[in-house]
Amino acid sequence: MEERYNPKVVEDKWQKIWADNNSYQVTEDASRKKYYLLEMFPYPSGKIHMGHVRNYSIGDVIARFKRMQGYNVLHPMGWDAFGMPAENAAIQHKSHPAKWTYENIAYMRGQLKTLGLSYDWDRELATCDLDYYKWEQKIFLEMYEKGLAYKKMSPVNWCPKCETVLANEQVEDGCCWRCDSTVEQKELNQWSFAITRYAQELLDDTYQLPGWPERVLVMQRNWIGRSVGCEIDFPVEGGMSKIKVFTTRPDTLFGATFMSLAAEHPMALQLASASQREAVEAFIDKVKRSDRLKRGAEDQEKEGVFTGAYCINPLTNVKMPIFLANFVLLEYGTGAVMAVPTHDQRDFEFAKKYDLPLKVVINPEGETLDPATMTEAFTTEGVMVNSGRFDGMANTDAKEAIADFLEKEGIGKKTVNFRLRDWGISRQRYWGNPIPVINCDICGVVPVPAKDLPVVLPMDAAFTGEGGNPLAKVESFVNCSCPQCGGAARRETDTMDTFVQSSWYFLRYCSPKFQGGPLDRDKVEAWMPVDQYIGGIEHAVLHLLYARFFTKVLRDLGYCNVDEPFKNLLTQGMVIKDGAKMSKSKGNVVDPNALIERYGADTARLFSLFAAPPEKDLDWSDQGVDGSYRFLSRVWRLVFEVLPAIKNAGAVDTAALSGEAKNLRRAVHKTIKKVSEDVEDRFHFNTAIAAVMELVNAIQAFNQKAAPENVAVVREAVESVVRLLAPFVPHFAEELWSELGHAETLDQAGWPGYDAEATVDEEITVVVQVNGKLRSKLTVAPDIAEEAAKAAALADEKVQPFLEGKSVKKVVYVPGRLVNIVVA
RNA sequence: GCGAGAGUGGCGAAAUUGGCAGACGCACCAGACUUAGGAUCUGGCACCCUAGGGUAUAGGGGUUCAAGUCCCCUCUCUCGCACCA
Repeated sequence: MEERYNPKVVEDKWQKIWADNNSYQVTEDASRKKYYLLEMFPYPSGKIHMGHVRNYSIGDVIARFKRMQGYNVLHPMGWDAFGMPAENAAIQHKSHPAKWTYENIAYMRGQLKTLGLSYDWDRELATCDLDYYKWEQKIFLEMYEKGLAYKKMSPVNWCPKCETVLANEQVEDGCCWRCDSTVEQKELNQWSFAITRYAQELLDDTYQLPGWPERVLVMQRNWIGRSVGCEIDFPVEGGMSKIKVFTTRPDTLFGATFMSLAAEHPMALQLASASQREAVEAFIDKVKRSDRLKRGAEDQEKEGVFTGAYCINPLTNVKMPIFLANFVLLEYGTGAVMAVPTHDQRDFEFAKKYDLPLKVVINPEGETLDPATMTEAFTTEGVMVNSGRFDGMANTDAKEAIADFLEKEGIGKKTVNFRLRDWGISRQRYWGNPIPVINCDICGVVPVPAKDLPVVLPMDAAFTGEGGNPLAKVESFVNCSCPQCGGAARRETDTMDTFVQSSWYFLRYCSPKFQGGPLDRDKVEAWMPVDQYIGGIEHAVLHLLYARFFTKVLRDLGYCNVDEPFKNLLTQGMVIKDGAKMSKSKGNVVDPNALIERYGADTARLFSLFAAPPEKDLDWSDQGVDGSYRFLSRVWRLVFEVLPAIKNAGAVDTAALSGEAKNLRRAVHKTIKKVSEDVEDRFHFNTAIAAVMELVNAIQAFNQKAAPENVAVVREAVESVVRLLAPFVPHFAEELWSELGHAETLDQAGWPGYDAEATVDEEITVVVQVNGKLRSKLTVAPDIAEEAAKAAALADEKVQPFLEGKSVKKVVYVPGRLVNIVVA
């Protein structure tokens, strides 16, 4: 190897060695502690972007660090390969989604390999492989048997551009998460997973995940949206029917003066009186037509219509007019709300607009509210009034008391309501996992029998772009016979949401080639849970909630014994350039290929790790990349410069060390300690790299006054630099390590330990403050006695002027740090 | 509106337990060398001021011998939820 740093040569060499030796292939090994490190697998969109480079660089540092520490590290990679873009590309290029996808995978795999990432490529999988999705069909059918997968007619989110259904989690601000089109509402017969059955456990377990960022947990808790309250029945006047409401405020029941129903409420039309019928129909029509986006906005004017019907307040027996209101949501609670205008702001505004009665049932402590003069609802805590036997109670106590009373009287019952809805997984698209059922006119929905699995996605679909699901037009796929009655039947043409595949891929990585089922239980037990998961914050509710749900389902189906899939989660920040997220439209994209071509993968990795801590956004700077490259070149030169002198250096003779050499050795061991802690405890790679840079500076400074008898110290210093850099810039470090005369690789050499004794300072700096202001610094022995330190501080000549004419009130001593003299 | 997080030099950032604010790097300035380079090395680099100081971590107040760090108020930004009964 030459003395000039040539990343291309170095990187090609080591990538070949790693590939030839299968260096990162792992098998279960009971003798070592396991570490399962996973980055969210990419969608094969065509080529990798800087976000990938950052994500996978972060992961690779941890993988290599843990490996050097002696862990048996599982570090797999694969492809989230089903999805819309492949289908769109097929239409555009008159090709096939499979071709596009597998070509992209091949190209992107090559790109990842040029980054020198330490994956066990033997475990690679793509979710569009038959060998993957066939097992998912088996899981689906088992979920179907348990009622966890079901089909029903329901209102769904429909993306007109993607021509498919979206789950609630996939609608952002009323728009499609992928293409940003405005989402419409449609009534469709579609498949769902009963994630709501796991709502409570999914919520509870967020409190068992200390290794997750709090904000992700909070987002999941909000999404699950548990609220405790009551269901209460209100009899409709002059009829047998009842309206059921959900409320978290049973304490306000005596103040309920009218009723609000969602426009889509099933009773809406039948309640309408003859005279109101026209108005009610017009209102329902208007609400249905108003788009979801606007309807959700809080500043939307509250509107409603009187149905002409009344119900009875079960506690006061007062007649309550029944309204339809645009702010009541059918999906939440029972789609009906008891309106308490005095204690709910929405009801207050509604009552004012339609001139409905107000009745105060809670007063603020020591005050009396007058409905005639109220300008807003009173929603905080207070004392019960106008509520019969509950008068005088704190309203917080009355919640419980009234709820108990309602239960006793059979009027209502305590319930828990969740905001979480079941996960709609039907997608009216071709490039996905076919839902393995058959629709028979006689037998209804019939699951595909185990012997007929898998349902293979047919390759002869046509991608015309003319709308509709291409799969539904493949006659040979659609037409089949009913497994139950044998009659002619039609195969289901909906495919599964691609988030289904990403909900269990981390489990499949434990036994990616297993043919006995989706998962090899022993292997899963050996590797799971994922010790460290790394990915973008954008999946805080989507993928990360689905994956938790799926893990629990697979546990309950007997496939594994894991409750939570990801022990620790790191959400890395975005890559920003010129103040905006990198995107084609902004023209601020940095192409990883060009970067690697010019500087090498190690520089690209180093910069993306050095510029910011992983969880923060990273501000890309071309000049910063130059700086990282310069640093590596400097280390390279340093090694070759000292190589002839240190080649035959022996071990450091610690007893004989003194002066600068001893200081250098102290710096070496302090750096090892700091880098180990920064990487291990905090993932603060930026400060770890900064510490190595400082050490390099120290070695260079030392070298300028190099004394030949200190070659052993220099060798130790240089070798430590190389070893500490190994997780960050692996090709670079391996090359220098071998140049330094080592036959074993850095992985085999392991992570350096430090000599605690060598880190002990001979002298320390004690800061002297007067009234908290820095006035002097003392250089003293580390074990200086308190009195000696104080005396030295008081006697210091820089301190003296500040003491003149004043009296010393107090002297504070913080051992080894400072003396603060308080004067007045 | 509610919830979470953030605000530190020209820039990216450090400061781990309340104890020297600005490590490390970028940019910039000066110098050295020169086969003139997007090279390397040396030094400087928060602000104000002549030394000695003084002032600075969004703004204001507080606790403390001591506050970027803890408490209260205000402002700004980012993210999430958003009429959830």
